Amino acid sequence: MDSSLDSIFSALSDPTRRAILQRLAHGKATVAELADPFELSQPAISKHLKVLEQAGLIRSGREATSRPRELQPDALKKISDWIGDYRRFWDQSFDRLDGYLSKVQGYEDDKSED
Amino acid sequence: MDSSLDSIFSALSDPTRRAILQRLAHGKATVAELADPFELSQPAISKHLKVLEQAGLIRSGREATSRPRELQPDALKKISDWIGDYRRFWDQSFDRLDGYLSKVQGYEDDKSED
DNA sequence: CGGCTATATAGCTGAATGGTGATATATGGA
DNA sequence: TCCATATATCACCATTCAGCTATATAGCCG
Repeated sequence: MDSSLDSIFSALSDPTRRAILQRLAHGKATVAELADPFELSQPAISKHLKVLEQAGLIRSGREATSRPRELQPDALKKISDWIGDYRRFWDQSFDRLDGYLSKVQGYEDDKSED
Repeated sequence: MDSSLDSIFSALSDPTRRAILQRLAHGKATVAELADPFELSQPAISKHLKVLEQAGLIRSGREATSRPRELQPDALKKISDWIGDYRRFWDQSFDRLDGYLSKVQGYEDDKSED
């Protein structure tokens, strides 16, 4: 498991993987259920799930012979927090520049990831 | 210019590019200024900037012989909105599941990107 | 136990990515 | 006009990635 900003953003850059997350927003699902909407092979889906899991976006359980997946919100929260630092650039309620520069010190800030 | 969720997330998956964005959060900067903190070649930085620009995360101007870059918040807002759909999974104030399923209809939702 | 079902892993391939040094282009100033 | 400076582009290489088919593993059920 990595769960760095690198791997989270990378995992989210694929539309198949985002679609899988959207499906999981409805609740737990088996690999077969997750694969169903796509014209991809089963191993391709398993690979996507592995990427999502290693990024910390989902986790897998065990139920008889199936291994249902479910959302794990921590990773999404993490990038949400990252984006939060930039919210002032588009959000009116964050539009006061004053006092902002004291919070963001430089490009080194980004290194504070796990 | 692409500016799809694919290209935005993909652009953000590189730590050098996120560091560049962080630097640009302080304000406009030239390519030389952006390249300075890194041990990468100038062409490498230009390539990163191209990726960021094609994702719609930054834009370039012209000032004498330099081409200063600046943040373009639209793309960040776009993924912030995307993440917003999942906020209920970690945010207490969004913890009421009721009425949520009427908003998220399925994986096809994700196709509503430009 | 033996086989069926669900899923994972292995090994391969082609395309994309990130880096390099060399070179091209554009603009302001002497 | 010609040069210096700033930046972009070219051609190349190594690595990563997304897909495939074939095969292996794990757990339930007869």
